Amino acid sequence: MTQERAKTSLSDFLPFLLFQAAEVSSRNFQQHYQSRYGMLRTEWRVMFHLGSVGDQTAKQICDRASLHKTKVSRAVKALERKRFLKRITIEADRRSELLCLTKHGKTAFSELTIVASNFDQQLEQSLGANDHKTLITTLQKLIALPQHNT
Amino acid sequence: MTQERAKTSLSDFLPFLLFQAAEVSSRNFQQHYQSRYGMLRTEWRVMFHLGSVGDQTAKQICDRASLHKTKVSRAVKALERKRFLKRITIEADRRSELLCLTKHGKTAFSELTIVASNFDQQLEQSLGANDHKTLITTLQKLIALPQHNT
DNA sequence: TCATAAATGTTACATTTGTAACCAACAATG
DNA sequence: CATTGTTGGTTACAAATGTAACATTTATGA
Repeated sequence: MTQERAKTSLSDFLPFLLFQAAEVSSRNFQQHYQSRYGMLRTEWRVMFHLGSVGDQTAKQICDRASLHKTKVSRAVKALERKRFLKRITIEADRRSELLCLTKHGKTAFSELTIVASNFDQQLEQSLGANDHKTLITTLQKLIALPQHNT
Repeated sequence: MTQERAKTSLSDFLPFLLFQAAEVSSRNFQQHYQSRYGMLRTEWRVMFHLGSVGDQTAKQICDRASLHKTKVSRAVKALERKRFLKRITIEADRRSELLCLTKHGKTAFSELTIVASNFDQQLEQSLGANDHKTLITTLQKLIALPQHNT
């Protein structure tokens, strides 16, 4: 009876664990970008992306961050309104624009980056350097996986 | 200049990785409970919980699944409407009710459990049994962590 | 080159979610 | 016991999100 092998506990079902871990680990963070800069999660995500990867088009952000284009579109609009970023026309292809952090945006980014870094170090300490490292590489592996066609 | 040590790439920033991994790993799954049973993600989560842990009150589900009570409340209502679960009055304390999967609900649960199990096995294969196992235990550790007060 | 298709974003509308107010049942305190 | 507070759950309203239709620009190809 291999049926017994079937998952009857969700405590070790990966999608659930990942969801919970993501929740827990981002909840603390939220208050920083929210209370201090009035940003939403998606806005912070877009900003972090621009700040760390560099200027990009919306499309590129969508692809790299696994975010839907409407989400990005709205986040960009909000960030623009708050003067965190500006758009630059790309003459070669006028469908998309290059999104760049303003000085103000860069300031916010670097401040939040420091918080993020501290946070990460705390986590590293709690988990132990080894597990921390393994966790990261395993997650990267998981994300890069060709779509699991269940 | 230790500033260089600061995260300038988000590729290894845990909250982002977790979010993406959670997204990727649950997206496939979605189509199963959605197309076949018309369930939303939260509904599926509640059902899975009841199915694997056993009958529970809404409160218990909230706590164990890290879900907000309004989310659970609405999911329960929806599942009830679709005849996946029923409520049983608890005489000892009439504030809460015990939530139980109906026969119909149990059928759905066990079918979805099989899919989940296959999915998990695929993942285990892709990641390797070792990494898979480590990932799970590390995530559990992370979730159980006292709130990281950044 | 003209028509058609595809890519990039935006917007409108419906659905889902979060926050706060609320109700009912119970607990604790005077 | 009243009275006050707490807990479990629901609901109303506002905010965020997803889906689908749309506009605009670029690519394709007869």
